[in-house]
Amino acid sequence: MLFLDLSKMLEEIEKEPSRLKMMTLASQILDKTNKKEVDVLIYLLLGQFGATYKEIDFGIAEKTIISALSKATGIDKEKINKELRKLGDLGLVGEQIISSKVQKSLFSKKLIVAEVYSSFEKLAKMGGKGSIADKTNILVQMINNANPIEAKYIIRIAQKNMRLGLANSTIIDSLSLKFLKDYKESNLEEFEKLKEDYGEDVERYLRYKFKEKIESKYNIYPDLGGIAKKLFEKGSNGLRDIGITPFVPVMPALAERLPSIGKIIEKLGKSIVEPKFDGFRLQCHYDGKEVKLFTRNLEDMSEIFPDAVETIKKSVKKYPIIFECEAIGYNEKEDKYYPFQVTMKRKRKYDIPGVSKQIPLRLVVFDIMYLKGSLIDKPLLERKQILENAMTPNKNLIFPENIYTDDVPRIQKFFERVLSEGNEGIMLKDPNAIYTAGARKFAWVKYKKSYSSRAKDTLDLLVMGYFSGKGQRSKFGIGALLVGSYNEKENRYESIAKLGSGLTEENLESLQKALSEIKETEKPKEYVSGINPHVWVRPKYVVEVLYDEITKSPTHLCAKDEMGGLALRFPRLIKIRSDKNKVQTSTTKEVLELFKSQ
DNA sequence: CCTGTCTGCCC
DNA sequence: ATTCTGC
DNA sequence: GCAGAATGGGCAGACAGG
Repeated sequence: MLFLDLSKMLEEIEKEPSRLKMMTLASQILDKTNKKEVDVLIYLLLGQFGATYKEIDFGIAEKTIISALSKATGIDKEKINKELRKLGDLGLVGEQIISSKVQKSLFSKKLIVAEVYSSFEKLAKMGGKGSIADKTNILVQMINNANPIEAKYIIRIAQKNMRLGLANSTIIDSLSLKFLKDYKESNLEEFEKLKEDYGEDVERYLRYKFKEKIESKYNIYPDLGGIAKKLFEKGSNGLRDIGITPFVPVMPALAERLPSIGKIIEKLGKSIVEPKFDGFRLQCHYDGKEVKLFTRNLEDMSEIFPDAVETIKKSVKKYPIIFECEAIGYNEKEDKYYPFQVTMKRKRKYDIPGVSKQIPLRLVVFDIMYLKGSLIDKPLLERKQILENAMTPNKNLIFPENIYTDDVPRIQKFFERVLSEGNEGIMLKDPNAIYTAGARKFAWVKYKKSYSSRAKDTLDLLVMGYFSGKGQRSKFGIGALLVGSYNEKENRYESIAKLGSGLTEENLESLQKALSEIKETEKPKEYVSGINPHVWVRPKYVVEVLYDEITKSPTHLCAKDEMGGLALRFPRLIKIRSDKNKVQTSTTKEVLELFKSQ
């Protein structure tokens, strides 16, 4: 397939707001391809390189692409940056620059989809001294051979962000549409029966069923390219032999959230309540010999946690097995878990033995998906039982404490105790629910302090400046704010977070109006900040900000004299406080006190 | 050899 | 991670 | 409610460049 043809079809998808129509358009792309290149095509649609669980990374992103674009077009980087701030998408910037350039060279060759893909594969493999320059050159070459539309998508592929408005689920939809006929023929009996019940809607219903089928396969074999290939090779029968397999990770089940324990119990009824630990989620595979560990995003971490591997070999008695745990740094002397920032240090390539000793991991094992066969369709209670019979707990591997109840005050007490022990919150789980691989369902609901309207902490922070936005936000010229606290002693404002979550279009619009009036060309003298926003503004507006935690920061300078810098974990906007003025900004002293009281 | 910038991936 | 938006 | 796309802090590692 010519890359130009693909690009034109991608543009159609991009313009289309209705997901149903996107599905149809995507299935039309599938009609134009074959079993040899369909996997590559699917990966490109997803802006992903290879199966979800063994994706390749490029080692280049925005800055390097800007260099490449500059080198390819002769336009200096500052100009490109300016355009980026205006358009909010490097792909669009590339498209615009290429189209305004004089005629494309007559000798430029036509880009082929498979070749574009393999160029990126080649680029990904490069490393070592001079490799950034080499990678840049590959990009330059592709851009030089590209039409404006092609350039747009090459740049977006390089960024692994296609901005098509279509992703996994819609692609699965399009596969189900394409192979519907095939599925119908191999399920003829079922089809006839359904016809009686559904009449005209039978096609749509059948497609839905087929979609569910593909989705359920994807959730235990997270490789859409591979699945598409099987469909192209063997039709709907191609999925038959896909089953849950040790060493192929399962898409992790995700938790929903609700704002109060009462609401959760209303929804779930009597629940299993466990602490929510603040570490890495690890999916563990073991066949009696080898152990593999996958993160929440299915990254292979087996080499990184040798102590966890040993723990599993020592403790797990039954296999082949796939189970799930939270891995947290554990302070043996004080019998306490380390905060997340400390556990994070374990995610490393060098000095693994040294840091393992310093920050040993404890595995808190909470679920099981496989033991000599799939368990994901078994109810949680049953899974828990199987799990507890499969391994022997010890100081490095435990089962979480839990209560089984619908007594809200009792859960509240549990929650408070668990928080005081340094945990993030609690998980409430429906005892009868299956393991909802790949889905955020009300089988599990998480509850943290910051979700509660009563107990949450907020700060009133000063807007010090703002950053231009990407995509949808570029039309407002604002993607995030730089916010800070007021230091009374020094009479200055100290940055504490960037704030980009929680901004509605309405917020953005009013901020745009308000902030454009108070722009400053230089950083105001009374500001202290480790990072520079695209635009500084005079001290005037205050916003109410919710967060989960105050952390010691290497980038923000709140309380820099006392603590070397503090920042907010998971900051989000609650409200623009048009009723407050800069005098009412939360002070650094208050922040310090909140930090110490955590 | 040191430092700053960029990137990817944890949450 | 959290949150908003269009369907 | 789903699916997709905005956005956060902060850690380690790879490179570039002085």
